[in-house]
Amino acid sequence: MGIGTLASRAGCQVQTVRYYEQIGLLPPAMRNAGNQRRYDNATLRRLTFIRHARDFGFSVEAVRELLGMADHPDMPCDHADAIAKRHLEEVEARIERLSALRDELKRMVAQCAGGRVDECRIVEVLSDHQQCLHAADHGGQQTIR
Amino acid sequence: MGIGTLASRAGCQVQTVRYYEQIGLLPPAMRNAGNQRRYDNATLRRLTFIRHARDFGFSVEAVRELLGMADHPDMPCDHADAIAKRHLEEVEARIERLSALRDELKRMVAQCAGGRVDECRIVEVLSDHQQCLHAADHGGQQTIR
DNA sequence: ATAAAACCTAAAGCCGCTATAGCTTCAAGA
DNA sequence: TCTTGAAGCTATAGCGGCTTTAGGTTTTAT
Repeated sequence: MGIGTLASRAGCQVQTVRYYEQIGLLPPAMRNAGNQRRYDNATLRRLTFIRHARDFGFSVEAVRELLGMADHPDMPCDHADAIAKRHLEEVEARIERLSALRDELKRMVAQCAGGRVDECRIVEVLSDHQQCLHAADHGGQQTIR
Repeated sequence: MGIGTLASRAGCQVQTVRYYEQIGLLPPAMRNAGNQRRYDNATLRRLTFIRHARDFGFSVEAVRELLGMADHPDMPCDHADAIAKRHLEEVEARIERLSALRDELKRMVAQCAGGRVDECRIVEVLSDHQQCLHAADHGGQQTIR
């Protein structure tokens, strides 16, 4: 099949397929006489795996490792387990930080009386030197799509 | 004060201050005889405002608008309120998506028996053609720091 | 006087794609 | 067979919000 068919079957864009080839998640594709990429079902399965893993929020580097493991079915799966657990922890940490943020925002919005800017609780909170959040989300691969 | 003092008082990096000047969040700084930036307390307050707003997860564009409003204390604060409310909604949506993701990950991890890769539930779920998440997080300014 | 620390500019890198520009090849209909 | 439009190709730039690097200048402390 061509790259368009592959992409639509895997649920991603054509450029994304080329990008994955470029960064080595997919092997260099076979080409037809006119230099266009041709794919088999094995590549479709690989791409589907990649997309699922990305949908789960795994980073490209994690996907690379998971792919490496999927390629060796006879090996123990401890490492896959560890990667998934670590990712779960990161997601949970992110949820916690965002929840704290949500609470602060809620309080802020609730206290805005809707008058002039100089009476506005929103602007006030942001101006306040004392206020500190430290809700640091040093987000890694947070674009979960 | 110099840029280092300013940055440390506002709790950010020196380069970030220069970056904010470059994108127009901070006005072009005064310079001393040796071309080094000098700041007053008004700029420190402005930078602190910016950092707080960023800590709250507001995008730079939103911060730009909020700053514009903070500069006009006599205007009505409807728009500040609207920006904050919209941001709150986005944060809540993000939490929901991440929570769904967390549940999926938990299930996945719980089902891994710790054997070989070809029996591993983690690899299996990712390989499965049927599985779909659609937990799309088309994250805007999600790096909350 | 000297050395270390802080400062300067300009440009590239990060992540994971997405979009653009300017071409070539393919497939279907007349 | 010819034509047209869709799909494909490569290379490069752009997104957000900084961070890092390179290579230089100025300030500050001893």
